Amino acid sequence: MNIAKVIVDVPASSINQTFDYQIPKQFQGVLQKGMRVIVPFGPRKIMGFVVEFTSQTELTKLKDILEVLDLTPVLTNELLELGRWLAEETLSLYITALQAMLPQVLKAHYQKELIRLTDEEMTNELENFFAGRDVIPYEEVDHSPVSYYQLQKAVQDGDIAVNYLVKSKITKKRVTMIKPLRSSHLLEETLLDLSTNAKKQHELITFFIENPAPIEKRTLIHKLQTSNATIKNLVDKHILENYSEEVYRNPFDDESIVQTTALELTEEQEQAIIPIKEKIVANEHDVFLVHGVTGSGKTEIYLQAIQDVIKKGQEAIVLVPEISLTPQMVKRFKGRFGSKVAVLHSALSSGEKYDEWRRIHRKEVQVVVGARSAIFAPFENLGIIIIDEEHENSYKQEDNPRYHARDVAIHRGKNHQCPVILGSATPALESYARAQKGVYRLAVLEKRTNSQAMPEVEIIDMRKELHAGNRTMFSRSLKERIEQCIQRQEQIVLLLNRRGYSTFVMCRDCGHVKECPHCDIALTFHKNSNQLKCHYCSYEEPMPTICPECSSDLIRYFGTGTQRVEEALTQLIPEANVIRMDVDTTRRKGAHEKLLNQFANREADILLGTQMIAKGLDFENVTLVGVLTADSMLHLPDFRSSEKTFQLLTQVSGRAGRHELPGEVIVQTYTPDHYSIELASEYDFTQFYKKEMAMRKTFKYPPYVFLALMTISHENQVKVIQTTQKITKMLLDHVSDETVVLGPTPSPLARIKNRYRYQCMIKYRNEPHIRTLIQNIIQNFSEETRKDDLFITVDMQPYQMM
DNA sequence: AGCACGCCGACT
DNA sequence: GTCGGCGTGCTC
Repeated sequence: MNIAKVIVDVPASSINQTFDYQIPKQFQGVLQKGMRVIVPFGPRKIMGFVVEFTSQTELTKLKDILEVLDLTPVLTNELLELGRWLAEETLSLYITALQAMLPQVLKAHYQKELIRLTDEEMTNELENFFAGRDVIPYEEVDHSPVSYYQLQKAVQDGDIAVNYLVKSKITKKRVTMIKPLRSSHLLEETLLDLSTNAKKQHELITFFIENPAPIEKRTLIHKLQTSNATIKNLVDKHILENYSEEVYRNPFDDESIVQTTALELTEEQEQAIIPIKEKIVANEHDVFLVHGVTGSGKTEIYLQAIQDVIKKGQEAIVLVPEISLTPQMVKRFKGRFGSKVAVLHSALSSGEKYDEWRRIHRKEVQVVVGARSAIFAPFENLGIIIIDEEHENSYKQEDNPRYHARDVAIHRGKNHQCPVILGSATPALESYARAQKGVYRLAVLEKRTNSQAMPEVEIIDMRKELHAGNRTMFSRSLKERIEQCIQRQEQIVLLLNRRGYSTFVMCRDCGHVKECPHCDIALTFHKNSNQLKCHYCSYEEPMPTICPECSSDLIRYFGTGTQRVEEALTQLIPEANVIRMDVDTTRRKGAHEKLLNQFANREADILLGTQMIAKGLDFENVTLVGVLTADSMLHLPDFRSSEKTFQLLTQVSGRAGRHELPGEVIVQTYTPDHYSIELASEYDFTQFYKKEMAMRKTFKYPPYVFLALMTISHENQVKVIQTTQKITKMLLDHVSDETVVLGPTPSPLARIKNRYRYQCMIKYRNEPHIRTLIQNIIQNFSEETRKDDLFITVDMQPYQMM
């Protein structure tokens, strides 16, 4: 077994296979599956993953593995298998799947350098270029007058060599530590020798007599109110020692977390957790859908199930949507399980993510709380997987590998023979349908733990407001309630559902709308920079003062950005103190938390924001929730738009009256009789489920069919349409009669970055060879994809139709 | 992907 | 002879 099969870091379909390498003597026995290696590949050196060993090969000559990058495998056998499954399932490359399971810092970076080999005089250009140096970074060629031809010749003649480097950007954080170099009683003697003037040094030594353990320099300075100079003085006298130690970055302030213990469960919770616990004990896989209204105590069920798993010596993964992975949420898990918890989410720096990942990898934690990619946590003894708010779209990755964390969770649950829990107040239709069919076990929590009723929801017809002469975006009723609330010193959450709306610029005279010259989309106005920007290609131009079409000066921006709502709000209710939360105000690190803390401390009356405020927040003083534009995503080209509207309204309503104070909700809409809005206001999930399922059945959408979406893009519109047409036909020729193939249809975003985009949608029920078929079709166009800049992407379970 | 190699045409 | 610009084929 001295040959390693390696998946190399080259994301191309022609390289989507293992390559055999000889294992040199020094690595035999230490090299394991799942380790990263550096291998020669053609003229270069690249990173790869060892996925298998063998003693036989068809090739006559093998190259050697050059280096082994890891001491222990970064991927377990289970994850290697999972990667293969994931690649097949999502029609992506094995290497892409493997990379997706690891923190970004483990990705290799490639550099080249030129090395002078000859002592003899080279051409003038080359001598000037090297300027006496023996090694130069390759990029310098670009800024030098040396021609590629000259370089090529010098390399051929053996005067210069190209060296290929593989770099990793792993950085380990180090801190300076201070420790005494003498034992306590020797320190006491030292104290006697010290000049009486050296008060600070005296204090410092006294401190170490009492606390001889090493301490971080920063903490020491802070604690004793001393200085760097004082410490340095004692270090120079060899009384103290200065050394650096590797530490994990800890993005969370653990000290402020209060430990909690298991709460008494309600009868409902008890009923829900019993079958889960049974599966944990029996080491059996099963999927549970916990359908519990907001405030019904789902999290406590998770916590107690995890408790059992840890007791058994097993591990737990908890997935939480990106948006609700707030410090509040983290505290609940750290409060119960303390240092056994690692947290993974996108707001962490790549170094922090790596540190949290290493804590999992080294088995220093038993619980991971994280966003989508935490599903790949390298645990080897999983006892439970929990997906909270399982209906959330953020569990679907929107680039390759386009996986849904729910599917990965269930696959891993089978691998580890452990239960998977899906929890939500508004389950995805797919999940609920499976529970109805008996594929999943359903548990229902109908009561809130505080026995408070869900807040009353009032629907306001904004058309009537308009007819009554109210042109603001606040209905009279909402304005009144806000004012009452402020008077009672209670707080308000206002949700601006901005999806589908944006601040576009239109000429009031001729109706001309400023669009991006490279994409078929209106430009968005950014007030602080007075620029128009394209969200898809980052094109930017200054806001025009006159209309470019008709030269009218009545060109204005429209739409409802949070900024504008804030302005209008302070105009309408001047006494209101508003905190605005959107991408702009939360960009800086920690800004999110800071704003929420301010609101929790009642420094403002109103929290105004986009989607990000709808989920998981829990403020006891909030009694009014206002939804400014409930129907803004109802008209998007997406068969899930009703479902999303229902979910959002239900979620946001749960933000009011979570504690003693009763809450109320006001929903403003132009389509008050739409079933998703009506039924959300009555909290009638079952009725919504029935209605929506009927719709899905008539229009052939999931969960009645599976979807696959192929998107084809190219600079030439005719070519795209023709290619999409061909693909559609090829599909139709090979699928069963039941299967529907729609296309070519222009993508909802028909042009991005000067490329036209057309799509083809496949709706199928039973098509066992669909993946092979699509793969073959893509293979068929591989020439054109390579040479003619044609792009074909596939999404096997699209959530975004764009 | 990214690299070498080879062929072509342009320029000097 | 010196250059850049493609198209093609290969990577254990």
